Amino acid sequence: MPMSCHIYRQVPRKAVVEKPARVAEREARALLEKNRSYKLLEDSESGEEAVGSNGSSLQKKRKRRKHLRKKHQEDEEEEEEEVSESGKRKTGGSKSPTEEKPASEDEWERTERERLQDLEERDAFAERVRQRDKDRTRNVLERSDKKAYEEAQKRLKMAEEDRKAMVPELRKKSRREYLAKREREKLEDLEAELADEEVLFGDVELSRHERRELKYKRRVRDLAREYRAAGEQEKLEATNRYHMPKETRGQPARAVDIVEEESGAPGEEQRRWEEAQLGAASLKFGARDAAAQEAKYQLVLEEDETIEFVRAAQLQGDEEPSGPPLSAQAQQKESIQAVRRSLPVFPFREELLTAIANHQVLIIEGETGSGKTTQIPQYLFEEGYTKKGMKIACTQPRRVAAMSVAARVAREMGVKLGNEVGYSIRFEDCTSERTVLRYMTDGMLLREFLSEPDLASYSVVMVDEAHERTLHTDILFGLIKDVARFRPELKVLVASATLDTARFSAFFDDAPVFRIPGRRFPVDIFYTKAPEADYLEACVVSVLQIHVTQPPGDILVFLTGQEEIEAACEMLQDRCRRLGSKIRELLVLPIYANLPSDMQARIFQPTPPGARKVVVATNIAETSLTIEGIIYVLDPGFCKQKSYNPRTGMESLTVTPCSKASANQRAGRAGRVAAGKCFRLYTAWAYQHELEETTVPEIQRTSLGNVVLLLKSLGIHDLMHFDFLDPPPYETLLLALEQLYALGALNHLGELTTSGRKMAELPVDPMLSKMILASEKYSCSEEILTVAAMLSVNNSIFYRPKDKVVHADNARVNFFLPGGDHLVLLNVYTQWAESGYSSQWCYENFVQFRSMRRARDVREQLEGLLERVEVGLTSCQGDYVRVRKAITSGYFYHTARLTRSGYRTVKQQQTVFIHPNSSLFEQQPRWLLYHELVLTTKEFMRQVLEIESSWLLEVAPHYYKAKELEDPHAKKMPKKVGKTREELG
DNA sequence: GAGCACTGC
Repeated sequence: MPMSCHIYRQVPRKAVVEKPARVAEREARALLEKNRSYKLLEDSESGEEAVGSNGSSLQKKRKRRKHLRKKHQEDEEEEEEEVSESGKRKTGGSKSPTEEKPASEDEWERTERERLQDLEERDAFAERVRQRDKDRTRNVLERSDKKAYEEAQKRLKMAEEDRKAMVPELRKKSRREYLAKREREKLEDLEAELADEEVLFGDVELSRHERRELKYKRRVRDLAREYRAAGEQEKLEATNRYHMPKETRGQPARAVDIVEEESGAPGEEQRRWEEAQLGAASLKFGARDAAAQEAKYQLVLEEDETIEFVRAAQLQGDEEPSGPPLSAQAQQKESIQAVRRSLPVFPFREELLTAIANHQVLIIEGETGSGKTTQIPQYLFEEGYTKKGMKIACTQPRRVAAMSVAARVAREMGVKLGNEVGYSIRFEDCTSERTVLRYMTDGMLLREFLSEPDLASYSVVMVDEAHERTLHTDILFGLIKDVARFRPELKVLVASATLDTARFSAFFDDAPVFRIPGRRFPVDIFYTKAPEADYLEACVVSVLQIHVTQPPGDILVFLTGQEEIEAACEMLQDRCRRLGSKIRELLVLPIYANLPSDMQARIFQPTPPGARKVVVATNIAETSLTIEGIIYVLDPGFCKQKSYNPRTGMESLTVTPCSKASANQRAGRAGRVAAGKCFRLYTAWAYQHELEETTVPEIQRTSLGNVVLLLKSLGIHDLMHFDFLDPPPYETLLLALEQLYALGALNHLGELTTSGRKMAELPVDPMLSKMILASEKYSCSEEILTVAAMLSVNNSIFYRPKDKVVHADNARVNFFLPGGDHLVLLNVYTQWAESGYSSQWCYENFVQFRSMRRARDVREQLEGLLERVEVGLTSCQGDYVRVRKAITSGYFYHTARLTRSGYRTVKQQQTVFIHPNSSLFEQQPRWLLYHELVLTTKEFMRQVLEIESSWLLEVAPHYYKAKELEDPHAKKMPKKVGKTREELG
């Protein structure tokens, strides 16, 4: 069953046309549905034995239907056991078929009527939302004068800021040139350095022979360079075309091979040899020189062991190492058009446009720096793809990227940002009715499907950075592929780095691949000779090795997390202190997402002359930010990765070896300003045999609650057969469906309910949005919004610097309120708001200002959406029981009770623990609810709230039965521990 | 008594 029918059915025009016949059609459909479900019941009953434990998903689904259907007829007391169980136990559960009572026909009629009424209401709600959106657009049009003024002001401000930004930019450019020059002279530098060492350490052993050797090597390299310049030209010509996948089918690596083969025409062997020689020349502590060099290291490094690296490969660069970057030259001409023409994509303009005209879907393969993101949408604009009010969308995985790229394109086109060119990200919509080039985050385009399921106002959709495989891009693929089928005039561009283009092509029905060369300097890759046991120690030693032996250029080290980074920085600083003036100055700078902004900014300050900067970073430096001047990359080969266990609903963050793709991305960071080097702290063998080819896509290691809700609200019912590029685990989808059913977002037929449609409007997890909707009933939406906003900034509220641990912990305890962590969060936010959202207040209370500001943004957005989902703003005026009950309405799925052997989750009977940072850590209430379950050293519940078991029956009677909530051990419990604290509220 | 990579709506 093609998915397109589902989406197409959601297109507004059609819904309006259908309206008169609606009721009749509904009734007919209801009857059909009813008949069908009865038949299904019989089917699955008789087919029971045939469906083994590994029955097809279709069969499972039918069983599920039957199951849900059956449940409806049974006593309510029996229900929840079934819901909480996944496919496996269903067989057991239905083995004893309670008689299918036709006696309950009335009951069935009633629920059926309710269901239909709910669907009606849901559609009416969706229509109202649509109408409101339309009104809002009209308002914008009316207010266009005011808006234009505001935009002009905004633009003026930006222009000024641009000018300000220009100076450091120019400084950067000149520094780039300087570094390129330095690179050219690296052997001279080496000589100078050797001379330095001679003076410093008085070692006379630096022989003439050694210098003669260097001079010889330099000559060899000059020859090699000339040769490469010629070879480069040839390569450019060779890649100057796009190819159809048919030519390469079954040979996925072919694209790369072509470049290799064709660039290596005559003299290839000699070139390789010369390159090897060149490698040896720049190899300061490789295996070959090891013996000669060792003595000197020991003088500096004190350590007996230094790490041996072997140069094993080179990441091909497209940029001639000796030439300064073209863009720098062009910049001097101060001509934007010249810059545009200088980009690698420019020569391909016509060919590219022809290819786009001829094919609906085109995969564009190009490295960063090829100009594809900024230029292609402009080409399309120039070619007339935005006529008749049509728009071009270009998606980015990150907000900053969408913003900065849009700003640059606006500048290149000489228009105000927000007019013809705009961007659209969460909390910030810088577009107007005139906007035709729209840069946006991928999640934003996904949200647009809710209001415009066929993307009717877009003529082109370009999904950029597709290789990153974010959750949102992956979902977009499925939806766009579907939309493209019934909108043949829609053009789809998928832009990716060299990785995986064959797979994208295959997914989009063998779409052609268009290759654009990038602009990057070559990077030499070095591996260790033997595996390193302690990679942190190895990192520190290697950094010092590089510092002492290598020409200028900053170092970037990739570690897994804050703790490691802090440790490494400490060790480095310690060693530097001990070495004192024996080595040149080494600036050690940490960077990770949770580092306060002012500390983060330090890594962008230029390195003082004579010193060297070493940036110790998490994965944040792999894609999210680029640091100028990095020549050396040190890669231990690990990263922290989230994984999700759908059985327990538990996520964990574990240190795992990174993928080859990730390793290459890291290496590429060394080749952005000049030829660089990447030192990998593992062996070449490990790279070849132990690393995965690519990182597991996010969609396969995360919970999918809101994705399922979104797809359901787009009318996609059959999720098991949705066209995923890489399908998520079956269990993950099943758990998401079950949770949505329990939350009342889906009815027993798996259809979206009114409540579910509302939940889909809120950009938060289903349980959180359920909690927000429930706040209406308990008249505490003000408080609940705050709690929701605070929960959605990830545990980064409290700042805990190492040197002030005691103060920080005290400050945190001061916020504690009886009842639990949710109320503590509410308390923090309220006090902050009372301080006038002060940053000083944050500083004094060891609260992270950035997180609070984010919480405020989220809260404001949710407040706006509350009106959209027709929930009024009300406050409980300090009656926290109502707040806690509203939270329970969303999180009744996440409950735990205290037993004699500690906490157990109510449904899965899994042993869990209160996180030590929780305000309830020492209180151990009998019943509690948790926001999330994480596996670190133990299974911890993070953000817990004390509840009363009776509330569970109140908020989720369909999910809990009274018997289940009785406490058999109640009387045996010690008196103080686990006492329900009624006086709290 | 633990210790949370990175995004995004």
